[in-house]
Amino acid sequence: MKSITSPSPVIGIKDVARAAGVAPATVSRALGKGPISDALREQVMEAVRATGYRPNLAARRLRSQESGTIGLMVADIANPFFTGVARAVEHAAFEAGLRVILCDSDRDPAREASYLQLMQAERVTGLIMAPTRATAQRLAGMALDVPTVLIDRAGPPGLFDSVLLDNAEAASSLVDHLVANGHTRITGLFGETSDTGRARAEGYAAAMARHGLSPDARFIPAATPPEQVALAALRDGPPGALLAANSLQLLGALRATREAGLRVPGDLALCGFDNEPWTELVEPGLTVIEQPLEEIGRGAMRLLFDRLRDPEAPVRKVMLSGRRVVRGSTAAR
Amino acid sequence: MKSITSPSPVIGIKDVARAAGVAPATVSRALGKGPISDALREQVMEAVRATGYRPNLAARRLRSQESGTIGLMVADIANPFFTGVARAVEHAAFEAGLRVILCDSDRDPAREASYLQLMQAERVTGLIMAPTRATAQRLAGMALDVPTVLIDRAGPPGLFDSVLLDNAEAASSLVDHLVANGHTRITGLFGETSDTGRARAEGYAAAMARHGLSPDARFIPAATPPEQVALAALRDGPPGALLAANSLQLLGALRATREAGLRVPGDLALCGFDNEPWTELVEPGLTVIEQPLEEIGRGAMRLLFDRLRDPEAPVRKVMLSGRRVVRGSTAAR
DNA sequence: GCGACGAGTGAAAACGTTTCCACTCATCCT
DNA sequence: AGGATGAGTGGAAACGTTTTCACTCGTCGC
Repeated sequence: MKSITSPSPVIGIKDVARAAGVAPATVSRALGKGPISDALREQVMEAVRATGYRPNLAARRLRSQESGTIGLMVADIANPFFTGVARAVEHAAFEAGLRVILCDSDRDPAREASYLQLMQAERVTGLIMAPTRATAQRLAGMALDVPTVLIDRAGPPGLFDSVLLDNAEAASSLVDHLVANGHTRITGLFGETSDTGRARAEGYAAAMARHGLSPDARFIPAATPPEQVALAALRDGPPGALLAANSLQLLGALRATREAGLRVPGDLALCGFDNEPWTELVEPGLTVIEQPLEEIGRGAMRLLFDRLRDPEAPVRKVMLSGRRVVRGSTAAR
Repeated sequence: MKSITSPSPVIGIKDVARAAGVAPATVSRALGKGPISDALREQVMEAVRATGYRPNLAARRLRSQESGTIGLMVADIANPFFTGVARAVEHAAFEAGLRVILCDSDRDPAREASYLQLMQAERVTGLIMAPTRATAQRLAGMALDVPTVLIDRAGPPGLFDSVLLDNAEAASSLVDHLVANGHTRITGLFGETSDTGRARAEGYAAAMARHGLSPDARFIPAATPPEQVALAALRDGPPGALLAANSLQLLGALRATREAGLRVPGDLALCGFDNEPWTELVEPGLTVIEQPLEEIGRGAMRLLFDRLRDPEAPVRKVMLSGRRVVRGSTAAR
């Protein structure tokens, strides 16, 4: 009860100008980068402090035609992969003096489309997005007039800058590791609806072929629990090793092994993607590919800035290598 | 190479008006809620479709004086607690047709202050934030003129709407559970810098007193790894049980038990907060308090809307109960 | 049948900035 | 010494909407 409903005297640049005894234009220049004498600048700053002035960003954006905002659209903010990337993007944006609008598409193409409209209306400076497979394909014909960087998936070839894990290489590397440890019957578990899953499946298949082994790739349909598919694979005569294409699937696979009463790595070797804290803490620790989340986020921002600087530069696709973290779940038999 | 650098003919409401053969005001009304005949509305909509018009939100906001945006400030977006809440907030906002600006304060009061300035400049409709302890205290004197809801911490009493877990009750409940399972020597691990940690410590102390047991609360300083404090506690003559105040500390505690060569629950019972997927998968599963993340996020939005509807309504503090999930780590001895 | 009324529409003002333009001086060059 | 130069400043236009205001009708009540 210190102050009843303040009269909320929203103060604008004119009020500051009056307080400082200068023209509004001068205040604007003092706050921005226009030419101004040091004396006046200080005078204005003092007035700003005295009045408690806060610039109206909407007005600023309207006039200057720059939003100073970037859109970040992810498929699921609760997924640690996206969280890590989001964190990096947010930090990079803060350092560059940009705002971030968070869009969680929830893997729903309708939401995705809706958010894309919003980003256009918002006149965002740039957009960083992880499109679903459906949207990624439609992206080519969408005439997005916003500088866009794709993460996690590359989208239509040659149209968008992108930064992503070298999924094929990473999957291959896991297969190589399993083979080196004496495994030959290796089943792969991949998301049917994601490009990332496809890429990892290809890497898996290529590596299997290279080793002269016959692949057994299982694809998990959209709304199916990974655990179910994993369990089915284990019951089809258990393979020697299981490779899961992301952390959710790895988690499902682990549950399945327990349900099936199999011992890791004795009965079954297990490995997958995403080095989440728990993968180290389960018994045995799980061998995984760690994705450089920070680098992906920062890299996306860097690509975006470069694109803004030179809209005509050739499209770049940055592939980062994952780090293979070997733990007990793939110990040699 | 379908279209070389389009001339980027940014089309405005006037262009649509011309295309539809009406006045700009009419277009605005067709898009908004102004009175307009069905015939003209359809005519305008057709023109909008034909021209591919996207409203300029900056202009709209400037004129209408509503940002349609809410700010969400969290201490660390990589923390699953905040991620879960953020997800709920984002979804609620989407349904209400609002944008979300994501601010990750990184537990840095300076960043927090900077972001608060930004929110004011942005003229956000409302703000949902999890302040650090430092900022929470300063909040009283800050003259935030934005409707604000606090989450995770309550802040200065009676000033802000808030929604949070009933931390004391939850901690008590864990103690009760441990006692019921025959434990008497129970050590608590709490974050020194967080209000949440304090509240949980109080609940712990109260419950211990109620059972006539002597408490042993350890506080983890700001930059110290929880594992280190946990290890120290274990070496001071191992207690019968360890209670950790959040998931990071629980993780540290688990690592410490392994390093100390203690078996759970044989040598030491273990429990804590946050029902993350991995707490079920480690051997044995960990007993935890599950926080209703979705409810916290949705609840914060609801409080915010209510506050916007009636700025004079009394301040509300919503306390939600956690759900105790009992697993093997606290099995009776 | 006539005045009041209300719904629907267009013209123009307004929102709070930045930026263009014109202007004033002090300074520099020859 | 005199004109050109350029930095610093103020006035006013401009950004793209929404909203106010005035106006035109068709309709209703009497």
